[in-house]
Amino acid sequence: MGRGELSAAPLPRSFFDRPSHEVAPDLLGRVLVHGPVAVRLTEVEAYGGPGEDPAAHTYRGRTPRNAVMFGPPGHLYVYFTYGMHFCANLVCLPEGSGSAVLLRAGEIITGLDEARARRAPALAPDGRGPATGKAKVVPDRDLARGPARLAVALGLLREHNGLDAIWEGSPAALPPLAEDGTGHGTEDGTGHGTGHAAWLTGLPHGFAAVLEGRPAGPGTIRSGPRTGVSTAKDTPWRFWVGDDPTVSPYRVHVPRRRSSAATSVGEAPSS
DNA sequence: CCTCAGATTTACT
DNA sequence: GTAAATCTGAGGT
Repeated sequence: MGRGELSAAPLPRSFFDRPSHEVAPDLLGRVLVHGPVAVRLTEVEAYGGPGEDPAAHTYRGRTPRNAVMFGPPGHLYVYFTYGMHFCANLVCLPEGSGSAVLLRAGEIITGLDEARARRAPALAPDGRGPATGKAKVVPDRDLARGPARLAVALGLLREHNGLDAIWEGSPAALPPLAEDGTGHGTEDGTGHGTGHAAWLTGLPHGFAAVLEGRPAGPGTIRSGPRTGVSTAKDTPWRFWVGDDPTVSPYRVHVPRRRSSAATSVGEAPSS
């Protein structure tokens, strides 16, 4: 597929100084870099501020967990959920507002080997190999397909909560867009790894930046209800790139009954 | 392809 | 106590 060039120009902080539902669609096609891995965003969700969005972590005000969302725009809000997963957001609006955009999925642009290694299946407890015994491989299109997977692929953890994603140095300090493609771009399987440029491979580990990339065309942007939320189902603040294979499958929120909890009494099963 | 259930921390009722 | 901005492997269709 002939895709256009991706711009490595960093987005300014003012890009994020807007309501999250305006920033979110504009983030599609942009590139988030963290260390050696860069992801082209293909799916995001906007979350509003306190008192206005019942699905948002900030709905009931500031807590230790969501404090970063009340900070200045352009920072990463990384939270821990479901007891085992991290998810990453980019903070919007001025300090004190408490809104952000959840990063739900994307395509790995650089650092493919690093991302594959991070997403490789965990070994069995005895360390004798993959837990299943079969050497399963995560397809490249699934490396960052889903918010927790995206966080893993980018290496985003609790310690990166609050990390600034705005490049405030001189643009000249950014490495040149080397185009050698020798280290990356080895195709396999999916057929959509088109030898991406090896730009940014010289950037230091541990920093984050959002680059212009190649904004999704207005005609390719889709929107709908947010995934997995139990409230505000009529708010279409999930945005994704239509027909992109890295967009995660939509799932309606289904409250899960705890297995050990008492089952309901006198409830006839509805078939 | 699909649905089911388990893993397991955090915040709030 | 329990729902939550989730993922994964198992097993059925």
